[in-house]
This record gives sequence, structure tokens and C-alpha cells, in this order.
Amino acid sequence: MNFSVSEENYIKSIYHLQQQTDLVTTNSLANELQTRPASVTDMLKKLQVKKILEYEKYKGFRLNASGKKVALSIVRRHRLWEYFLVTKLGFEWDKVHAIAEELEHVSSPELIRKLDDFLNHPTADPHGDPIPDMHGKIAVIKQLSIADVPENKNVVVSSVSNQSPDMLELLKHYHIGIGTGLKVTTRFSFDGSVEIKVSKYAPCIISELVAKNIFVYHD
Amino acid sequence: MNFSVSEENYIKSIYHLQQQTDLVTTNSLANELQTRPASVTDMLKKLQVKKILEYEKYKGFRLNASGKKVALSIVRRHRLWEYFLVTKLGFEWDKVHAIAEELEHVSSPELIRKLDDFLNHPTADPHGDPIPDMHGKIAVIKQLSIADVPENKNVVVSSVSNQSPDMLELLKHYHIGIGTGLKVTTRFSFDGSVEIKVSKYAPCIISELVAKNIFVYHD
DNA sequence: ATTATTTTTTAGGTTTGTCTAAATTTTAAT
DNA sequence: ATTAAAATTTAGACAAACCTAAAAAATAAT
Repeated sequence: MNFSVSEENYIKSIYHLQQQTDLVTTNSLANELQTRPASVTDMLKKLQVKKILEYEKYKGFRLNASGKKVALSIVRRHRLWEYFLVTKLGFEWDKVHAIAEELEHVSSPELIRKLDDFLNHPTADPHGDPIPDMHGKIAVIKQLSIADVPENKNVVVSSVSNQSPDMLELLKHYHIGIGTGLKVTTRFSFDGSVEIKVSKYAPCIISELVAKNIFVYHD
Repeated sequence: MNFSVSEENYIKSIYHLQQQTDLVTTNSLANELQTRPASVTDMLKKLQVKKILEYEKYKGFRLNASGKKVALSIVRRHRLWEYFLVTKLGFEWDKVHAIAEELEHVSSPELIRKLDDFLNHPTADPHGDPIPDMHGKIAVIKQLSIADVPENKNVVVSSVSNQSPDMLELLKHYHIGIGTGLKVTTRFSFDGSVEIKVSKYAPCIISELVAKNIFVYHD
């Protein structure tokens, strides 16, 4: 199936919103896309005809399985281009979004395959968001404090929710940043603290509070 | 001034056609763009309002100075992307046109500036066509046989008009290909033959016929 | 349980870029 | 110099993607 730039933007925004709310509303999508609710309704009908949307009038909507697949391929393109812009062209990570937003609509699968090769199959973009693979599989992001982050398996830091100077100082001290690889070596259930090993450094212990603020994923 | 994708495609095609004919006709442009003459006329009016076109009804049209500048910036983007696709992503040179056609419309000047840096300021795309510089200056392409290709100045092979096996064999023998740098050392007016020096090889003499088929440019 | 408010949809209109068919102008042919 | 042919433009329509204003449905408030 083939999608226009406009359709792709709607798909991407619906995907983004339904990460948090499952069922998306017309107003929230209009707000996200800086457009009018009536325009959203128009597009919803089109996407429903194209069979990528579950939609019940007045109730809300969500992407179905094939819609999600389309969304993930757009997200993949966006994040690969962001990675390219930062690591190859030397852009600052906070300046690439708008340009990637344009590049993501260039629709050659061969281009994306070769770009991915060229970049050495990055797993996360410069903001720490995971890049879906060719088949639409995307890493799940979890708080480091959550018990089901497996022990002794390498995970990658995706984001840090608390950006206070104290937190940043602590992270710097432990050599933790976005993209840092680490593994959980032990969990102490007494106080929720976690022993981690950051690349080649000696293991260290971080409090539950810190672990709650660190988001990681594994492949 | 800001141009839509469609406008940019018209501008690029007009520029291309007026390289050969100076005054462009409605039919030829319709043919070039695979569209209808009536659609062309519609767009011509728009481009005239935007003051980038000299246009007299029923007579023909051409880009004015600012129109040419716009065209050259599009050509620049196109050819930089083609160069990128071949040299960085490993595409074959004959497979990149369609993709570059999409990428060229991504309109961030900062992106193009940084891409140009990243690629080390290439002067020609993989087909041998010169890349206009940041200010819209583009190398002029001439037959190597023409007297005003200066002597003892480095020029670059842009294209070869005769692709016969015999010609290709000869070119291979003299180590001449698209992108090859060479200089004219002597011209023999008796038969129009030209002595050239290809990079580090010994000087050699090519006939006027061969020289007529080799197109070069210098910066 | 009505009424009021908010949300969503419908109805109808606009712009961009395209089209076909008809009219006009230019060019070519007798 | 007319007439025939070709090129070009105009007129009117259409699809995509948006809009405003009004109607309909769902939600909240009394």
C-alpha cells in the first residue's frame, strides 16, 4: 500500500498518541497535528477505507496491526535519518527533528536498507529512542528499577527522566549517558537498589530512585 | 521565496530544456514532465506571478536570473544526493536518479551545507555532471576539441558522447573515464589532434574525433 | 433526568495541481 | 492569401487536503 505525505503524518501521530492512551480521540490528534478536528475526521475516513484503522464514530480510533506496521516503518525512517544527521553530518541532536520529518517521507525501501547498512544498524536515535528493525520490531523501554529488566544481559540507556543538576552529576560520575550500555548484576529487594556494571568500569550500586529515572531497552 | 515540490519540478525541467533551446515551448515541457500542455500553461502563470519566468503567451518562456538561481540550487541538491547515494550508500550510478529526485525537495539549506562538507565538496555527480556551488556557480562543459579549453590547466571529464566498444576500449587504454582529471598540453592545428596528460601517466595524443567526443569542465 | 457543555461529525467552501474539451493563436501548406 | 494543421490557452471539472460554521452525539452538571 502507498501513502501520501499527509497520510503518513497522521499515521505517525496516531501511533504516537496510542502509545499512551490506546484509544485516540479526534481532538487530541487535531492538537498533535496542529490542524482542525474536522480535518482529522476527513482523514480518519480515508485511513479506514485503506484498512489500517479501527474506528467507531464518536468513540475513538486506533491503528490496527497493519497500521502499526506502517507507523513503525515511518518511525524507523525518521530515526535512521536523525542518527545520520547527528553522527555523519554533525548536527546537534536537538536540531534534527524537522529535517528528519521531511526525509522520512522519501519512500525507497532500498534507500533505507542501504542507509541502515551505512550507519551500521544503529539501535537507537540520538535522543535514545529505539529504532524499529526492518520487520517493524521495536525494543521495549523500561525503567531500570523494574524487576523484569533481565540480570546480566546488556541493556542500553534510552533516556533519563530527571534532568536536575544533581542527577546529571551522579550520572556523569557513574559514566552513564544516553546510549550507554550496561548490565544489572544484582538487585537488592531490601531497598530496591540495583548493582550495575557500566561497560569496563567496576560495578556500582544505584538507589531505587535513580534506577526509576533511568530508562533502558534491550534488543 | 518558497516553492512547492511541483513548482520545483517545473523549474528544474525548464532549466534543463533551456540549456538547449533558450526559449522553451509548452509542448516540450509537457512532454518532459509527462503532463498535459494545459497543466503547463496553468503553472507558467503561477511562476510568472512569482517573478522567476519570462513568459509571452503563445511565444514561449525562459527562467529569468532569479529563476535560474532557484533551478541551480535544486540541481545542486539533486547532484549532491546522487553523489552521496553512490559514494556512501553504495548504489549503482544508474539507480540513483529517482531517489535523488525525492531527496532534492528537502529544503533545509543547513542540511545541504553540511552534506556538502561531509562529501568533501564534490564538483561532479556520478554521471559526470558538474555540481553547482553554494552561490549557484556551475562549471561550463565543453568538448575537449574546442580551442578555448585552456592549455596546461586541469580539467575533469564530464561525459563521453560515443559509447561504442571501440571508443570505450580506447578510453580504457588511455585511463580516461568520467571524473578523470587531465590537462591539454599541446594542440596540433594541422589535424586537430590534442596532446593530453592524464594524471601521472605519460602524455599521449588523441585524434580530433576522440577529442570531440570527450566533454570536460574546469572550475 | 433534564439541561448545559464539550466533542465529534457533517455540509459546504477554498486552494493546489491536475485533467478534458473547446476556443484561440501561430505556423505550415497549398 | 486563404486554408489546413499544429500549438497554445481558456473554460470548466475533479481529487486531495485543508478550512468554517452548523448539526448531532456524548459527556458532565445541576
